[in-house]
Amino acid sequence: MWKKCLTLSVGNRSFLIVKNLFAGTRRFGELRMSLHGISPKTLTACLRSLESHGILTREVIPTIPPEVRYTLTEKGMDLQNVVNQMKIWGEKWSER
Amino acid sequence: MWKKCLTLSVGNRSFLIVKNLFAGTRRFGELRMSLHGISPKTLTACLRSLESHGILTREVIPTIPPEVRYTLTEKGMDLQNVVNQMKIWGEKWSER
DNA sequence: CGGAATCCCCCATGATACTG
DNA sequence: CAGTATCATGGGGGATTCCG
Repeated sequence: MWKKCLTLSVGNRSFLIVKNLFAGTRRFGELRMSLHGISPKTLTACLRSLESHGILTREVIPTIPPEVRYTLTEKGMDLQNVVNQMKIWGEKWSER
Repeated sequence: MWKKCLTLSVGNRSFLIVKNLFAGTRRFGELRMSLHGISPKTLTACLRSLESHGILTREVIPTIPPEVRYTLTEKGMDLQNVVNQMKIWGEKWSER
């Protein structure tokens, strides 16, 4: 059921994370900045949830200091249609 | 900002309510049944929120017993594009 | 019938500090 | 840098009862 696509979110921040990843791979800290002060705990929870749903992949580069890259999967990239429609709707109806 | 379209929700049940209203006007009790046991308090909160965002209208018919009709506005109907994309995405990627 | 009122629980989220 | 650990909290949501 399509309803499942709603349950993927740990809050609706997940959409914001996905939106940020459309532009390409991002690191933990970069995402944290983009979400204006989300706590690391919450960000981790969101990312883990998205990963478990196959929306994105988590790649650990074992360097010092460590580097972790988050990248959308094909399934995640496919969410662009959904997000685009949200964007269109928002632009059309905001400020009316 | 398109981000506003995310804040309209009191939980993501709002999407389910909107989905139900695409088919036409619904009464309070009908919506309550469709959302499989949502508490009246929560349903009311969702509906009030959607109403305040101009997604739907609330029409009270002063009969006994009372009848209240919820109908999508043009703005609300426009959400079909968003929901359709969610549906498409969900059907494409569920069970994979 | 369509809520409003009340009580209560639980979890998502924040803030902060610490670690490999 | 990328988390984990811990503590605290607010409000989303349920269950129930009452009312016009």
